[in-house]
Amino acid sequence: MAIWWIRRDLRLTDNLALQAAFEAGGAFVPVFVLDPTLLARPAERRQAFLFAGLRSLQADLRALGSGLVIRRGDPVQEIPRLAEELGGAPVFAEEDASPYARERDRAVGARATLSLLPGVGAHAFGAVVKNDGNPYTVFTPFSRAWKALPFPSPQAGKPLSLPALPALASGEIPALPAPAHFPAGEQEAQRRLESFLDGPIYAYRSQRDRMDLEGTSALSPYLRFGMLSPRQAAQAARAAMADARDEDSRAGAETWLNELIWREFYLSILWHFPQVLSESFVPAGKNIRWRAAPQDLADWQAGRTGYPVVDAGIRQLATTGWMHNRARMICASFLVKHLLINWQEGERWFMQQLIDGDPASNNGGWQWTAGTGTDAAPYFRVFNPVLQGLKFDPQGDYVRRWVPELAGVPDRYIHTPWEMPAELEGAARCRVGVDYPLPIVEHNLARARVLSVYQQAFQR
DNA sequence: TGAAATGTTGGGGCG
DNA sequence: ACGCCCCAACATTTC
Repeated sequence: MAIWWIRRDLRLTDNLALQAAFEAGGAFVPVFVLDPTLLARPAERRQAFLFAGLRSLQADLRALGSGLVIRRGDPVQEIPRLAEELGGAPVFAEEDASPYARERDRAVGARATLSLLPGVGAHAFGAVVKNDGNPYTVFTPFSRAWKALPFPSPQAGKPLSLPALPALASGEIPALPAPAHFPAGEQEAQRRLESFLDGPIYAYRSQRDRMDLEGTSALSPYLRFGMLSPRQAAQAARAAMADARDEDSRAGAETWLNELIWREFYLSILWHFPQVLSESFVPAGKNIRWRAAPQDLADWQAGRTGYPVVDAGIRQLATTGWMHNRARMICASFLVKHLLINWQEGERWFMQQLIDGDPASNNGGWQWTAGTGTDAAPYFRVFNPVLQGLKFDPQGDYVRRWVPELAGVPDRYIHTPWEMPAELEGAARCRVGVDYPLPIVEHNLARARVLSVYQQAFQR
């Protein structure tokens, strides 16, 4: 008898921990531990998605003749206790990259026979390193090395049946309303992957930045909880590159593969440099004199900055638990550069709101935007939210969808409502400064301010 | 995976 | 016909 300890690998296909548990003893117990430390974190929507995913996994396990054991408590106590109940059962789980997970797994490993298998990334953490064994800190060479490794091949198919579950105490999966925009589960992930492969992947290079279109895969929540195997995703990207009918389509699939590799780059960064979770990666980043501006932070969090694309992004997040990647960059840049608020405030806020919130990608993205991270944007790169809107939401459809008070504003002013002549406000049914806020900071002033503060930090 | 400022070029209006 | 100037378009550099 073995234990498959489920954490962020909620799938039956291409799951090395499940497979190892199966091969170890024939019979095995799938268990999920509700960890009060993790559940205490304010991230209700992500937890709701997790719970819905567990219910889906439970149904899949039952359909195959097995089941899911739920335990509540500190895994460092609960997993060795369950192993003991089963007469010293070996435990198999997927390795994770966060400092909390690594310390937890070390402690469990000291009290039970724990084997960790790769799977959060297509390649194991630490597998993509330089010849001298040191980690990469720049994306491009990392991606070259990633692609030079033998391509990770997923296991085909899922088990047709599983060994019956022995009688064991099991708790309930907590009830929370399931996220409406992201139905959880492995089947849903497969369905979404298929529909992305059916067309959008080939237009991905040119469409992925368009916030008004559905040009991205929106698979991040499923990758976050392993409802989709990253090996399968990478394999699918490569197959699409081979199937593409022209260079543009091939480049679309390759661009998507690169996004998957970005995800693994940041997993690798977190694995090798766990301190990024508490401080700037580059030393100069610690010199930035951030503003303490609780009202500005509150306006940003409420989607009331007066810049339409910024507010649209924040409200898409508030409504769905997900945000378009381009909007993430714009919103993050606005908080860090225009408002000069510490990126860690934004990082924390995103982790509370995002269904796909993962410390590695989230931290990597924020430090990239702030110019404090690995392979980060140059510090003097300041997004102009108006130009970003004109470029990536040309008709303003994205803004109108998420900021309904601007729905009647004509195209010409949709990204600059403060410039709308007063006589148009009636027809637009929007009084700027009343129904929708004036910009909380003027772009040119904010730009000059952040350039000066960053210059002090980086050139001293 | 920017944007703004500054520099360069060349067509065309005009004296 | 020629040179001067304006300025859009594009390129480069700077933040």
